[in-house]
Amino acid sequence: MKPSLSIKQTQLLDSAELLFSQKGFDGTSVRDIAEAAGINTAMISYYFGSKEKLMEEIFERKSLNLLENVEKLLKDDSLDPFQKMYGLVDIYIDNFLKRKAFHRILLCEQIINQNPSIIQMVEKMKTRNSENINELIRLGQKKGLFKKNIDIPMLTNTLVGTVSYMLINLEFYKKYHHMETLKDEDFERIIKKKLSVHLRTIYKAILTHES
Amino acid sequence: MKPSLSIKQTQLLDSAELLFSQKGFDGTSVRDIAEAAGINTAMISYYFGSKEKLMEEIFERKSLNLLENVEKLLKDDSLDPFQKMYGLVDIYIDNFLKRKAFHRILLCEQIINQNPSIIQMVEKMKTRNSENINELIRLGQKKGLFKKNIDIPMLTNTLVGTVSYMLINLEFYKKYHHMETLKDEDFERIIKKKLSVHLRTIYKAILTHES
DNA sequence: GATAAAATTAAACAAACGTTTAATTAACTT
DNA sequence: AAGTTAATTAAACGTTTGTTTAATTTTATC
Repeated sequence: MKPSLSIKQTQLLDSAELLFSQKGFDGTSVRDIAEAAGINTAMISYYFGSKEKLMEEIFERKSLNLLENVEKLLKDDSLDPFQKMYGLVDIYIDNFLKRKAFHRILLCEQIINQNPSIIQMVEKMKTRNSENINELIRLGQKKGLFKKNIDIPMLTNTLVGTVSYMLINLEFYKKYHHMETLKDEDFERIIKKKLSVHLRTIYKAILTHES
Repeated sequence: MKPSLSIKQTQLLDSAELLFSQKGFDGTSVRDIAEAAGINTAMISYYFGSKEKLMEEIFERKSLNLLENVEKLLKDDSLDPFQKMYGLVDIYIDNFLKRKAFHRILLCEQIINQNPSIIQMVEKMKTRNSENINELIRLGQKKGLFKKNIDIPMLTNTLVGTVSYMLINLEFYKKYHHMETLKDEDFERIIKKKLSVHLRTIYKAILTHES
C-alpha cells in the first residue's frame, strides 16, 4: 500500500495534473506547478524526487479507478452480458468526463512515449482491460447473444476513441449545438447521456449484426 | 498561392514533423530538428522565422489534403449517399494512416491549445468538415435513406476518435493479435480493411436504426 | 571575373529549465 | 525546555532552450 499523501503533496499533484493537461508535460515548468499550488518550487524535488516522478505519481493514483469499477461490474451475476457491456460503456464515459485532465494527459502520453515507467503502466492497464472485455464477450457468445469473431481491441478503440475525442472536442461540440449558455454541469449531463445512447447503438450493432 | 519550398526547407519540415510526433512540440528542440535534417540550427529561424512558425507551416501544408478529397467525393453525382459516406470514411482512414506523424501532432495540439494560429486552423477545418457532412446527411435524409435527428459532431467524433485512437494503439493492436512478424505494409493494409468494415457497420447502424 | 545577393556557419546571447544547496523555521520527542 | 527531525525557503547550480549575430561561403547577375 502506498503511503498517504500530505495536503501539500495533493495540492502539487492536482496543480500539476491540471497544467499538464493544458500545456503538456514539457510545456509545464516546475515553477508553474509550484506557483499554481502556492508552494515553493524546491518542494517538488523534495517530495517526489523529480518532475518525472511527480508525473508517475499522478498516473499511479488515477489509473486504477476505472479498472476496479469495471471489474466490480463484471462480477455482478444479476446482469446479463448486454447490461454488463452497457454498464462498462457508462463507466468509461463517467470516468473520462470526471477525470478530464488526467485522460487528456493520458492521451498525449500515449502518443509521446518518453517515460518508460508510464509506458509500462499504460500497457498493463490496456492488457488487463482487454482481458476483462474478452471474458465478457466470451460469456455473451456462450449465451448466444453476441456474434462470433469480435475484434476486441477494435471494439475498445471505438469506445475509448469516441469518448477521448469527445473530451478533445467538447468546446467545438458545445458551439456547434449552440449550448454555450448552458451551465457546465447541465452540458456534461447531456453529453454523458448522448454518448451513452450513441455508444449503445454502436455496440449493439457490432456485437450482434453479422457482417 | 504559397511559395514553393526548397529541398532544405522540406527536409526541415519533414524532420520536424517526425520529431514533433514522437516527442511533442515542447519536447523537441530546434537543435534536434536541425541535426535530424543535417542542417545548421540557425537555418530554422532563417527560413521560417521561429520554431512556432515552422509548426504552423507543417499545419498549412498538411491539413487541407483531407478536406479536398472529401469535397471531391461529395461532388460525384454517380454515388448514392451511403456510398459517399462509406467513401468519406475510407478517405479518413487512408489519410490518417498515410500521415500518421501529422495526425499524432494534430491530436496533441488539440489538447494542448497554445498556438492561436493553429487553434484557428483546426477550428476552420472542423467547421468546414461539419458543413460537408451536414450537406451529405441532409441529402441522405431527403432521399429517405438516413434517419432524422443525426448528431453530426457525434458521428464525426466516432469516426475521428476511432481512427485516431487506432493510430495511438497500433503497436498494442499488433501485439494483441500476434501480428509482429507481418511486414509493415501488410499490417497496415489489414488495419485499413478492418477499420473500414468496422466503421461501415457502425455508420449503417447510426444512420438507419431508429433509437 | 567582378559585384551583389543569398545561403550557411560557429559562436554568442539572454532566458528558462530541473535540481541542489545551505540556511532557517516548524513540528515533534523525550 | 532542550534536542532532533522534518518542512520550507531563497539563492545558486549547471544545462539547455530559441534566437541573433557577424563572419564566411556559395550562388547568381551583369
